[in-house]
Amino acid sequence: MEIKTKQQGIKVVADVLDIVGGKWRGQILAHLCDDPKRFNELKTVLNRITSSTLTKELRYLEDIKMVERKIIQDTPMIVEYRLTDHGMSIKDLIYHIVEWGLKHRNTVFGK
Amino acid sequence: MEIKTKQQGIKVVADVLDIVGGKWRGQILAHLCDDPKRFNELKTVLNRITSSTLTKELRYLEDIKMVERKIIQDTPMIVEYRLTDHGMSIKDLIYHIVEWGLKHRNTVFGK
DNA sequence: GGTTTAAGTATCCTGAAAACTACCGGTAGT
DNA sequence: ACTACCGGTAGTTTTCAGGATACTTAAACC
Repeated sequence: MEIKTKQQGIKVVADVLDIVGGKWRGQILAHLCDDPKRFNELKTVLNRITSSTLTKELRYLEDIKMVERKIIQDTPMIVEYRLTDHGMSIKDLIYHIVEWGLKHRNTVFGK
Repeated sequence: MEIKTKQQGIKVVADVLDIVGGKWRGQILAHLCDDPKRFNELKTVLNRITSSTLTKELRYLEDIKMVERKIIQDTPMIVEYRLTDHGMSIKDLIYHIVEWGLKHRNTVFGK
């Protein structure tokens, strides 16, 4: 699938920002870049997120095949979230985002 | 300024998504990548945005030095919005976003 | 038998973003 | 004289993502 018109490109931008945007999804993906994490690990590291919000965001990321939920053990229940193979591809994008973010910070606030 | 800890990196991601996220800012920047545009050109091409919202988003992008407002002529008033030199640097990021977006679309919806 | 841990659900509520509506001053066209 | 275009501003209303709070199931420790 190739990009033929400019409007299509802009649509793609809007779609990606929908995936990675919002208050939490970018952060969740960034945290999962390094290694799988359990529900409460994510909850701790994402300061002030509530269980219900975290659940909702993780379900969304599962639906779009970015994240896998894996039950490691029940009783006590242990669940692990990890990036799918496809999800891994977001690492590069996150790298580019950070790179630009640092450049921007220098430009706007000076060195 | 370098990035030392993971938390710092995640902060940068959140900051960038704050700039480029939301319903309109990414689209506005993407449209300005090619060439400067007038207020009503942007309004037409951004389907269903209102004047007040467009004004607000453009002011924000001006404040963070991404976009320049230039009065070309008054009576009839002609105003042009263009990326600043620094704003141009977002082009690469948008390119990477589109690239990943296309890959993602293929993965999730199949070819 | 009371508390703790893990991974959530269910329900209601709030605040900010965006939409809607109306308006402005000046100009050009019919 | 009337209408439309241009680039907005002002005030109000709607929407909905995310927050707050309480509850659940099942085992395990004290």
